Amino acid sequence: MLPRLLWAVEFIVACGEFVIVFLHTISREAMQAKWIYLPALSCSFRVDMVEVRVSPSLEEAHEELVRAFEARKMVVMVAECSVNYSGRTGSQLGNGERLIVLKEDGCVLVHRGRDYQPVNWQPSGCIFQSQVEKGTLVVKAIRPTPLESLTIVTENMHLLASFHLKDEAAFSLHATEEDMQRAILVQPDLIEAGLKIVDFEKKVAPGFVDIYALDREGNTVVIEIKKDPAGFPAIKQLSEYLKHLQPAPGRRLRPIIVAPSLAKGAQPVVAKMGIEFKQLGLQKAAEVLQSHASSDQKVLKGWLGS
Amino acid sequence: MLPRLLWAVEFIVACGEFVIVFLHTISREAMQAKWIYLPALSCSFRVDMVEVRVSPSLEEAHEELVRAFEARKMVVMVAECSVNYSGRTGSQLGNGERLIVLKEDGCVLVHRGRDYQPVNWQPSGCIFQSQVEKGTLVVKAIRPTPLESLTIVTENMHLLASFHLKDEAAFSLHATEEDMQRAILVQPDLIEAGLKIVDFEKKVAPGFVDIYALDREGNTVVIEIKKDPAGFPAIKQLSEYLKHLQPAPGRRLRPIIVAPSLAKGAQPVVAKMGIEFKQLGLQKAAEVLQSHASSDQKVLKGWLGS
DNA sequence: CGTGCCAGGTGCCAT
DNA sequence: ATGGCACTTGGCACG
Repeated sequence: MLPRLLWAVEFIVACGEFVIVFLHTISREAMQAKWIYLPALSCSFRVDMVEVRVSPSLEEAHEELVRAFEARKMVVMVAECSVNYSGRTGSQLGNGERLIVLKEDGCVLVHRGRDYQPVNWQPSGCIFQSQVEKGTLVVKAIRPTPLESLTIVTENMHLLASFHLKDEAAFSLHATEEDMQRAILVQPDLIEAGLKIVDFEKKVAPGFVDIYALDREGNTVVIEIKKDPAGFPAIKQLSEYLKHLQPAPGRRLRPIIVAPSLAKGAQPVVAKMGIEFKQLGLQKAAEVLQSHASSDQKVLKGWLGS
Repeated sequence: MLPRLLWAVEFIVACGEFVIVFLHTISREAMQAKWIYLPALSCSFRVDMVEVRVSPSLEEAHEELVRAFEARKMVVMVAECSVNYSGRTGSQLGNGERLIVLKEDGCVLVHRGRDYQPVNWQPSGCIFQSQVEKGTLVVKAIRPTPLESLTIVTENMHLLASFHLKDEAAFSLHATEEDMQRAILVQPDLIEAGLKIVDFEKKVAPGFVDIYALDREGNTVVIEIKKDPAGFPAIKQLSEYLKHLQPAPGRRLRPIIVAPSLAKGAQPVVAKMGIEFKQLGLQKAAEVLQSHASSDQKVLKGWLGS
């Protein structure tokens, strides 16, 4: 067993099927360091999954960072640092402890103790650099277009972990505005019986009409879909489209807003402008898509082909 | 020294001024566990900063999570998990390895190996729960309003770190749209000589006019500021305001868009609608504010007081 | 590449 | 709480 108080753990690293512990002697007279190799205990534990260093020196951290960048591993750091951003605008953040994440696709997150949003970040596609400079570790993330750079100057590293996340799973988000559109496409009578879809995402001067259709009497139906309660922006958007559309001769133009509800003051305006409102929520749209699970593929393929 | 191959490190914990290493014997016949207490090496290293567990059992992870929640510590996990979200909409994410962050203010981030954005998250103000259930660790983050819940089911925990981030530093972001507004307020001749500011963030029916002023001939100037190239949305916004404003008798209404540039098709529309365009970028605005560093305080105070 | 639009947008501040 | 709006918005689709 370890002679108590004589050795201190410098850091612990998982490597292959071994756990490596790096120890320092405490005695100042005979300072020496040792690596100890220990076999991993559990078979269910992928011991090479996470490489962890507790309170590494900045030189060690730098070396590990370079290795991680080359191996395209994700890096998580808990460090005392200051952060500087320069690009589309610029920002400065004084010294303090933060959680820093560098991902394999070249994005960066700098998180403080609070808030959902990172205080500083860089989107995917950055080039990472690490260097030790005047007793600090300087990590840079440079994004080529638009040119912007994030500089993290670390004085003190508390934790450095690097690893590769194995993650092939699919992510599915239920019920988006696009789902509402698809629900109407596969089942137009959600709006009214006899509706014939003519087009969707139809380009008109100011933008794109969500759905463009004909009712059973040949009137042109223009549908604007909102997943949230529809307010003035939706009304304005729809009315802009109307200016650039006209019905068949002798027919009417029927603007319809499809949304779970109308925003507070919107009802009178909608009425005044001759816009119809059809209630449809995400839930219902999801159910419709579910029930058409097999057939909607065909329908959408048909639309895409046309 | 440690007899090689006889002991394996289960996890390492920083606690007070000691580093605690938990060891298992490898020999199956005489399986036993030991805690070893080692004094921390470096004085500059706040050894109680980060508590780390490499590959803890789910029960241990649960206990540590509960402690961290109670102590309002930040938690970082690398774990194999599946994630379920239900609330404003819903989502499902199958099994895979992810980085999970729980912050002291009750927000959650679930990050995959790529992408700037978290695949799942929860904003601040959530209540955290942890329980071990049928061989899995279930962590829930529930947000009361709007009611939504995030459920993380972990099968395998690779790393669990908990800590409190000491971070009092100020964050300053340079050159925002607000800075452009302030630059014009302290130096109205950025727009044109003789301009007199009357009001800003003036409420009109559809929203707020950025800056409301009079030119030297008494015409009413209505300014809409954009920090990015101004497109049709900016034009629409400004033209909406115009409908609800009128100049002094015998004077004109002069709508002006202030932006670094005009979006491609916007120029003819701006011309046709009688909107003026004045080029101003974030850079220039920042310089102006810099040069007025001392005096702008007074000016802004004046505005705030009025 | 720019332009337009959606997002479980988030965040800030107003009524 | 709801509304209006900026944000280093990010992200996707499309000319």
